[in-house]
Amino acid sequence: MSVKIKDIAKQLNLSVATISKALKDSHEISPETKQRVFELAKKLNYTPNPYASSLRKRSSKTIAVVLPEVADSFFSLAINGIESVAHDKGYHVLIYLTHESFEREEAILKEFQSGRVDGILMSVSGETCTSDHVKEVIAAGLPLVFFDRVCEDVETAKIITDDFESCYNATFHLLKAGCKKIVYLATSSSLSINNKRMAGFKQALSDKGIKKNTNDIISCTSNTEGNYKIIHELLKKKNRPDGLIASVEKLTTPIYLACADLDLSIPEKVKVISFTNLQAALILTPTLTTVTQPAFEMGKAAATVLFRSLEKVNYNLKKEITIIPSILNVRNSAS
Amino acid sequence: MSVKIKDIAKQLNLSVATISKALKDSHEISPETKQRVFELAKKLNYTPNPYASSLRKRSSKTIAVVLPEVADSFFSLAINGIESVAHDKGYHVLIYLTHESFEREEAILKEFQSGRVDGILMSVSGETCTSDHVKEVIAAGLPLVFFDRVCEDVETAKIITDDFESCYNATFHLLKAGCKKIVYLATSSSLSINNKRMAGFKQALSDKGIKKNTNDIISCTSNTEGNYKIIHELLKKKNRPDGLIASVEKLTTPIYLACADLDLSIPEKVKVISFTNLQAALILTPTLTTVTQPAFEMGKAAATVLFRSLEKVNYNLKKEITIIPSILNVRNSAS
DNA sequence: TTTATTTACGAAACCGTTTTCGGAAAAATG
DNA sequence: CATTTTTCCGAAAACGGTTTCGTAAATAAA
Repeated sequence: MSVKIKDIAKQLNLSVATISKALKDSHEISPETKQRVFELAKKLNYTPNPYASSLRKRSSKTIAVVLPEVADSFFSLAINGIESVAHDKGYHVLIYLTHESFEREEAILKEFQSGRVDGILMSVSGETCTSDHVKEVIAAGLPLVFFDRVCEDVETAKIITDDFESCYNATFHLLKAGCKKIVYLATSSSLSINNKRMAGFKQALSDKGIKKNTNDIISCTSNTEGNYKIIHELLKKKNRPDGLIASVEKLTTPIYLACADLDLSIPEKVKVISFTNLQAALILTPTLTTVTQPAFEMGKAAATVLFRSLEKVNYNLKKEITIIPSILNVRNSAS
Repeated sequence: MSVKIKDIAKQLNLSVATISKALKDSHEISPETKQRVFELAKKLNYTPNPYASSLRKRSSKTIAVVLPEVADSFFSLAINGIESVAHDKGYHVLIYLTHESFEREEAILKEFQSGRVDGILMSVSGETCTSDHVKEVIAAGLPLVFFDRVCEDVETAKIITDDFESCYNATFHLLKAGCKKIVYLATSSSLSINNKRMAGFKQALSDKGIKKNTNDIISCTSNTEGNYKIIHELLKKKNRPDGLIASVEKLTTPIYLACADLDLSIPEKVKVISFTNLQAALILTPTLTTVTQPAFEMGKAAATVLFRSLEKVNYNLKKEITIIPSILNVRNSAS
């Protein structure tokens, strides 16, 4: 089938050992034979078998990125960032989707004990409450770096954004704009990002001397229609909120739809800020005030940190937290 | 480090051959020893080394998906579809981005000759004009199925949507809505999808008895700001078009922006239809008439066809074209 | 009882590289 | 010239599974 080292060796009357060394420019091989080997290898279109070399070298030159889903502009951009540095480093990237299922996440991580990958980039699922599965894979010797959605009790590198501050700022912005009753639309309560954003939200309220209301935080699901109903119900009430913070991208559409259906103009009746990276924020009516996360940069940073640990021996990956700030893009939906 | 077959063999006083067979439930092994092997394997948390078995079996249980980019809702959804069936089949998926570069695409495909993957799913880059690189990889014995962006002269399975018809319909819809001068905003002229959409556009015009105008097709780039300028220029002219067809998602934002900046109301002054899967189409003002491609389904179908060829021996992948129709969602931007 | 067949397992080759170790020849050193 | 050091290469042992083939014991058939 494909050409192997042995084939080259035979044609040049050399040993496989010599070919192998020559191909990696070893000093043990004379320039002349290297030249001959290079030429024949090129001529025969030789490509080394990655599995043979992975087996022998006990390293696969591939990393895994495990994500909750990819139908979200954040993760799409993050993948771009990851792939760009992986490609530069000559690594391959395997992608795994948990579909927000903890069970699936567990199974995926368990598989990594086999040595299929040299390192892991991960954003946890919305169902993930415990972290034994990731501690286990780290204990097995695999470097793992979290990005965006992290397990806070796992001691490893994390690339996050300033969730607390950005949501604090968003809330503060709404308050300054005159909102009296703001509702934070939450995602999975087990998610670190959600809780930090929620905390920033609460802090901003209390800093402004606004007393907590049990109704000012509402949990949304992963079901688009369900979310629409929840938001519609919320805005239909007599004491409806005059400000909304969508903690995740997919809540934007139901919010705008519900406001249109209820004839509540944005921002006059309801002011809106969304955590989203959608370019379309610019062309919504009104233009959407967003908190945009540095998705590409976070992916890039996560991969960079991971490769640092893969390249250096004994590089410690513990407790290295990188924070890349999000940006509050003030537009018309919250003025 | 990790536990190997040899470890299990030693503990049970059996040979590695026996363990290997037992683990795959071979009939050569008695039920009792199978039981013992299963139990110990589970207890020791044994996970087979994928590289060892790939090397020996000459199959990797992994496929490659090579894409131009992933910052597009179409490809995000397609990845979801692909991953879902790959996961069901127990396959791993490697992702490669060409960033619309032909050179990169060539290098990526060349690498596959090494046997790293068992099959390939691919959507070609915007720069791809020749197809020798894909013919080569197919000749090397790797099944490859195209989805969405195909090389028409390569004889293999293709999953596409009805680009001609959907653009014909879109154009027809604009004409029925009263457009007199429609401009088709094109992408890479080397792309099959672009040319088919363009052909559908032209056909609709000629079917309606409208004579061709050299100015009714305008090429856009991959640069967002550049596209804005092009569209802005176009709409600033005295004889500006009264209908626009955006052949790719990323043109939507610049169109809406340019219309807003020039104070051209949609759909009164300009009617717009975009090829896009963005959910936000529902909340634009006016709501955007779209041609949505069955992205998830196409990814799923592509993967399914590929696995059919991977599982069966001598399965022929030639000239198998699957067409999954797109949907024209009529909304307010083109009424 | 003898012969044929099945059952259950092990020895060893193999997949294609990498890497260690050893050694002959050449070059450098004393 | 004798000795040491380089230079350049090959044999062979890994890496961790899979698979072929052989065989002793158990069972079935004659």
